[in-house]
Amino acid sequence: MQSEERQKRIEEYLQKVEFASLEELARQVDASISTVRRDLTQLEAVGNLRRTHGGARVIVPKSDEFAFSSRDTLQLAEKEAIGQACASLIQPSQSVIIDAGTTAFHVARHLESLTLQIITNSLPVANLFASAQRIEVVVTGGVIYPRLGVLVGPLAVEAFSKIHADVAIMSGGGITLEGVTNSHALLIDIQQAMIRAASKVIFCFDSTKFGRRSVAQLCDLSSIDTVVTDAGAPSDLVRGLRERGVEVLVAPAPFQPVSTPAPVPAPSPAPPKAIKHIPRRRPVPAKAAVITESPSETSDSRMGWD
Amino acid sequence: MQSEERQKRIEEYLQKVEFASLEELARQVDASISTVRRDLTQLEAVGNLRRTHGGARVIVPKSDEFAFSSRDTLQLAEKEAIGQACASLIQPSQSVIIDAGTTAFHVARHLESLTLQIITNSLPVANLFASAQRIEVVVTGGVIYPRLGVLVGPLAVEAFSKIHADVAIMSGGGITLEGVTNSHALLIDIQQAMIRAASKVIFCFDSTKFGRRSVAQLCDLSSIDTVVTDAGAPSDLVRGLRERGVEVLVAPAPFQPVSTPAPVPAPSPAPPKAIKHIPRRRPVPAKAAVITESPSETSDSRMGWD
DNA sequence: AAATTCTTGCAAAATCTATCAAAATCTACC
DNA sequence: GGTAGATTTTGATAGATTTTGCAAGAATTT
Repeated sequence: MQSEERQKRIEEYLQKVEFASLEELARQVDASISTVRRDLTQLEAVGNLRRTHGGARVIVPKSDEFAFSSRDTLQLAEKEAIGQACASLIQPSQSVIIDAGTTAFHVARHLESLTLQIITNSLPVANLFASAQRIEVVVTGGVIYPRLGVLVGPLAVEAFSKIHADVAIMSGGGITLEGVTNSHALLIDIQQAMIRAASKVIFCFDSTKFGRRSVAQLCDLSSIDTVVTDAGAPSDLVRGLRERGVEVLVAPAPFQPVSTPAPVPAPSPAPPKAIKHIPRRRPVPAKAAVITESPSETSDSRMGWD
Repeated sequence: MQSEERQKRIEEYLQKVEFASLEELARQVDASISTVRRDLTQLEAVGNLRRTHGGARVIVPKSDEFAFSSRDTLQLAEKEAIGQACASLIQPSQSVIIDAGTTAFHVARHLESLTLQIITNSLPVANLFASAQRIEVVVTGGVIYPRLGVLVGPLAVEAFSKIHADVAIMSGGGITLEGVTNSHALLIDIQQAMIRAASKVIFCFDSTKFGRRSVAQLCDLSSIDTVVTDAGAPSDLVRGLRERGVEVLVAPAPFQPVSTPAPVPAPSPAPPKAIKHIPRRRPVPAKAAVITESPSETSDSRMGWD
């Protein structure tokens, strides 16, 4: 059987069963486990499925909830740390605007125990608080942007232009010393309305957003009061932000030292506590075979804030 | 089984039962307690559920379990039948307002396969369509009424006053020949706005609502084009409605005749389908009586439309 | 105080990555 | 048309890594 045919059959089979083990797939296409492994690596690079331990799964099971509230979230540990740190900035009884986007969602998860008024255009955030008695949730109107559950459009902008809040918890696609950028004009309008509506503006960025520039300018640094990020943020940019009057809160590193692109020479083999094996970040499987596509667009080219 | 598949099955199982013990989950996915523990920790970090002592529970009961969920399984079969019947009245490409409330929700579930524009103030309905590519969903703004996920307040009323739709699918607390009643002033305002916004008004009532009168008047019969109900509806009332120009569609009885002791010989021919629909221009519904009641906040005084 | 339940550490099992040699396929040249 | 050599694909294997189940001690609920 040709490799093309094999891969196609793998995809089709997965489409039917949603999950499959390597052994199952190998039997299905009558090839060895190794071969199936390689096929899966290629197919994943193209973006049609996702490998898991011991097998693979389709990327968009039609039954799944909002894309980001499930396991696809990138930088999960970092975002959790950011969420916790950012939540500590919020006082009880404040009114809080919460942006859509994964990072802001993780902040919201840490606010459940407080007594607050929440204003949001994110359906997942709204769901999160829907049954919390102590929190009043105002949902802006709007049209649902599929799969992300963001409410967009004039109704949303209008809603924010009519209210006022103590704090806005925002996220974005990238931050540089020139300001914040995000990827979609629809979002920009709404986010600018959020910023105008809030007395204090807090932006949450995981460290990969630093130095990145997305398509559309959202605001410049003067609009921002505080930035919350994780320990991986480049220190020169952090310093630059502080020099320009932006308060920067760096969340402590999560438990496992994941993805520390910084040098970390560690010449002395200092035994890290009593830990047996030191998990290291494995490199992105950039080694894919003959594929000539632009690499960066794998798996995550949706609206770009995660 | 792969860990991803296992986690997904845990989530699905939890969605069904709302709570589950570790042992129960371990049996369900055929893994050890330890493994389930680890899975739960991960799933909680992602945000889809919450651990408890000895087990886990869902955070956001998906779709129909918004609180009216686990409620009366009795009427469920009837509501399903009503949902199906009512959905058959909807044409592709129409714009449809969907009321909050269990009955309307069940109608919504039967609309997923159509290509429509949906306007709703119900969070459960919004969630239902959130990832449906073929359906555009407009969510009105508003404050979340806890446990039911209805968006209430001026934002919601305003949103409906600015739009127009082909059909409104409504539910209410009770229907008599004097009109429709519902239990809460906040709802009344919004529902009246819905009725004004729609060209055709369809009310869905399970048969227990017939002859019942709730606290507040919502509208009179002249505002209604069609009523959809189940086979248990009292025939005199059904006849009365028809005499007053309301089209009545009776959904066939569900498979197993629950709680319908009467064999219902049905000697009266009255083929409901054959009735000619006479849409009339209706006056703007008179302002409803202002309810000054303080609806006892007991756990059971939920908004009353089921 | 008793009984669960949770956390932590650890070793066994399963799986992944990287590598290599054999098989299959392609290319160039006669 | 056919064949030797180069290239790609395949299957297998070894070592690294992750996952899993278990058990002891800590923390909790009753």
